[in-house]
Amino acid sequence: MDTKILCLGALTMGAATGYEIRKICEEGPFAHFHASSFGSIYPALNKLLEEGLVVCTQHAQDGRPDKKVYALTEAGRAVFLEALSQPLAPDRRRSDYTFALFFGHMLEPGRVQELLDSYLKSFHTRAECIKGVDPSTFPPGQRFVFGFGQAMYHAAITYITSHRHLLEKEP
Amino acid sequence: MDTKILCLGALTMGAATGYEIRKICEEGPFAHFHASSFGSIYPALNKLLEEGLVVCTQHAQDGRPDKKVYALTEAGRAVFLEALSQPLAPDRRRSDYTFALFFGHMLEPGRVQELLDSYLKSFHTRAECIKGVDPSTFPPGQRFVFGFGQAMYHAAITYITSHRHLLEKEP
DNA sequence: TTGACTCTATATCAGCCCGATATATACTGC
DNA sequence: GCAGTATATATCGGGCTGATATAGAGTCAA
Repeated sequence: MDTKILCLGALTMGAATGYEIRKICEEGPFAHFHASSFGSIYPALNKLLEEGLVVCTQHAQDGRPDKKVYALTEAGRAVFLEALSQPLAPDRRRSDYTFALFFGHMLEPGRVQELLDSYLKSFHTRAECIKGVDPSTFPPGQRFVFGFGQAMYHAAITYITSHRHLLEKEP
Repeated sequence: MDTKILCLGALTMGAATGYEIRKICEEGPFAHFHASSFGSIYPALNKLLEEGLVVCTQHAQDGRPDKKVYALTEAGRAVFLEALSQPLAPDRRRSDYTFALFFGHMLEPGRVQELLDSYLKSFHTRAECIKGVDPSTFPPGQRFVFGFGQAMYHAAITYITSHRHLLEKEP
């Protein structure tokens, strides 16, 4: 799933600008399982345009760059569905926090506590972020995925809270 | 945490070849939170050697390339600890499965089932993989991290099993 | 009111990473 | 005897990340 497919997916939910797609990827739903930023989104949209998988209508704005609103074409929708029917790559996770905690015995106790606290906080923030959306209007796939995210964040919070003593020595 | 720091971390557990470090990253403990492959490990080791953060002893072998065993220097250990005391990047997850399920309503029912089944299977496989190690001899950080991985995999399995009906229509 | 900050909106670029590919031999199982 | 796997190295193209650049409008506290 490269950024092109990601953009096509975002556009199945309605026409959008590159800026809006980035918001979906960095703060919106995709942030939880497929983050992506400007550096890959804009080039991807240009390639999709060349390939005829999206169309672009420019809206002039005063004092700002033209707003370029992208929309899916029939060919684009077909390519997207085709991609979803191909074999998928396994999940990948990159966690510097887990990496650092793995070497917990080499760190100062204060640092370990700091890491655990801010790691917990990051999961709380993400869980809050999902809680804020009302799922009742969403298609089942999206409901399933939001619930999945929340279940994972809660599991992380529960585990860390109940096992952090393994890493923290009592004074 | 780039691949260089990853390699230094692997080498704190003892001297190793690039091949062995790759095994730690792709099949061993790091696979669960910081996968990395040949393409980044070998260049990283060369850079570390240039910078004097590791040393390398070559062992001739018949019929195979020389085995290059890398070991941490004092400077390397210092750089590693320094990296762990810096602010850490937030966790990143990349899940094509979750992405595809997000669009579940656009897929054929058979495909959705297929995705759910193989997604479940992937979590079972990973959980098995952790279960196979005996944690009693490990430092607390490693025990914590293994337990964390297992908790997350179990949470995923539990959620998918109990919520897959949201995506599957009864025939 | 002024300065700092954030938001909308575009785009590029260096450096890093991923997956595939190449090379060579030995062992293991059918 | 042959296919597949394991050991062991390394490179390379294409893709991605995070930083940087540009520019005006709105927001908010000192």
